[in-house]
Amino acid sequence: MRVGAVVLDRQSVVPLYYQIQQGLSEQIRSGELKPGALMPSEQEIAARLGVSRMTARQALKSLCSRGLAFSQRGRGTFVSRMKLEKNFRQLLSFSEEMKDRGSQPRSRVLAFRKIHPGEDVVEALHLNPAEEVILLRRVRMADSAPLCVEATHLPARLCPDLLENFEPSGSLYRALAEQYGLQVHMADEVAEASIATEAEAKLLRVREKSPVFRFMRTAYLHNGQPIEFVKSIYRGDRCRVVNRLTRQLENRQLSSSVLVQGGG
Amino acid sequence: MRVGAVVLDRQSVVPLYYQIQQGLSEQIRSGELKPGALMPSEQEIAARLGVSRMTARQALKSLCSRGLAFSQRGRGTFVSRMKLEKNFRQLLSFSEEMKDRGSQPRSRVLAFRKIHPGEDVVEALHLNPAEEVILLRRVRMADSAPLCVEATHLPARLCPDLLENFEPSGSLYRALAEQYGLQVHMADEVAEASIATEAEAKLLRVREKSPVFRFMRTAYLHNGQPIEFVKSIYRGDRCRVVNRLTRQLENRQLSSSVLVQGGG
DNA sequence: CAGTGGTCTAGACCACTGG
DNA sequence: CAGTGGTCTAGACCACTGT
Repeated sequence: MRVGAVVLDRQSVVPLYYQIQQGLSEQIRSGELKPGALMPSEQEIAARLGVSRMTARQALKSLCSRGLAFSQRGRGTFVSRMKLEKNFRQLLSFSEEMKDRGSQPRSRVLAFRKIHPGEDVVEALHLNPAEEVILLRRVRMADSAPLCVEATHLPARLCPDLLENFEPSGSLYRALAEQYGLQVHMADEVAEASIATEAEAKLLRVREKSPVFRFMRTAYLHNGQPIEFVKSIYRGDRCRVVNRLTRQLENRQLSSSVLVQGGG
Repeated sequence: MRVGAVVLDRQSVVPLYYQIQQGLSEQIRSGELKPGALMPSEQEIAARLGVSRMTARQALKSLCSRGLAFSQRGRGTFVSRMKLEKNFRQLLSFSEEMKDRGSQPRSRVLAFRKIHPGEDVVEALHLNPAEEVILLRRVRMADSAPLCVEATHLPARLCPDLLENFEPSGSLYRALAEQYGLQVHMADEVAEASIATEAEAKLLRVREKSPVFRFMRTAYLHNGQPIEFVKSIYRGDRCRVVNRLTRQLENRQLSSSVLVQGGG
């Protein structure tokens, strides 16, 4: 627990707590801080790095919220024993996800045009009745073999002239961010287990009735505005869905243990 | 934004920030604070409730981390426009999940005994070579129709005498907590899209080759110790997997925008 | 310009853990 | 008992937003 190894740059625009957190997470990644090990305490970090305890605390808390560590009152903060990997999913665009996997993403565009959306799209994107959307339908490939068929719907109002400005084989999320300042923040996703129709099987180059995932994903901006609705069909033999679930007792058992005592 | 409506009990063991957070989230739930509305600022909460700004801030931050609100520097904190529902998944036991859905959970026990585990179980639970596990295999039913077949593996070392102490149609998570003090904290889950084998189809009362989900789930205690490994097969026609994905730019684009400037 | 959230300080008291 | 994390205070400076 060589806190001293962390070097702070007080002139930097990077917050101190973030520099500390980066330093500690680097020591975890390098194995200098091993799983289960006691991390430096808040007071130790504060003293050795010359920051206030609240700043040290903020660094440790952000490590905890990222799953790299866990705290126990009266004992200390420990490095998590969890297999870390990049297992648990983030909201990534297809291109980003393929890069993370070390695969080469490619696309074949089936459609890219303005349409009048169906009811499911209107509801998911909170559209006005007559509002139009931009439809982008692509076969997505990883390492030259089809992985999924994806139909993306965007409110035309939020990205005017996208049809002219966007090269549909590229990264949509990057285009949205760079050309329209639209930052995707989170998404709700529904997955179903199903089997491929004849048409889908052809596009995915699998036998009819092969197992597939069907996804419906609604992505939101930071303020909750829906920005994208995607329906996609993934080959069951080429992908698995990995999730990390947490048990937030906040409003479940907590209400019957701690909270009841105070009448909160 | 009637902050005054929140009443604090300073004698309570419930932290002030938690009381404030509860009050605000109640106002959101009741519609008093509408989606998109500006929430009371940190300073306003601090002034009106007579707490420090850091405490007010902690309340607002926890609302943000729960997805009920979002903050914008220089503008304020706003109520999220996200459809809240209970959509996004927590780590729940089968019994808990059925209750949340308003269904009646039932189980048919197929096996409940000590076994020598296979390699996948040994690896998932970080077992020593000759260590034994308790296997609990059940058909899980919701409203009298089969929903899944579930095989749970627990390290026998961590819950001795479970075979005698546990009524295998009940809630395992509750038994682990109450009888052994083992609190499940999080889990990693892998889902595959597949089709039912003949034997599975029989147990699930579906046709052979019907679409199913195959799950493998490893649950962990707070300290990262694996406590449970579950393989389950869910009927594709009776369940969907709902997830909420977030985009944590922390180590992605942030490094090319903010962080680079300071040489962090 | 005034108001906002983001960061930071230097203290404080508490409940809890371990020896 | 000393050390830990959990909570809380009363200030501070900053960058950013709107007008």
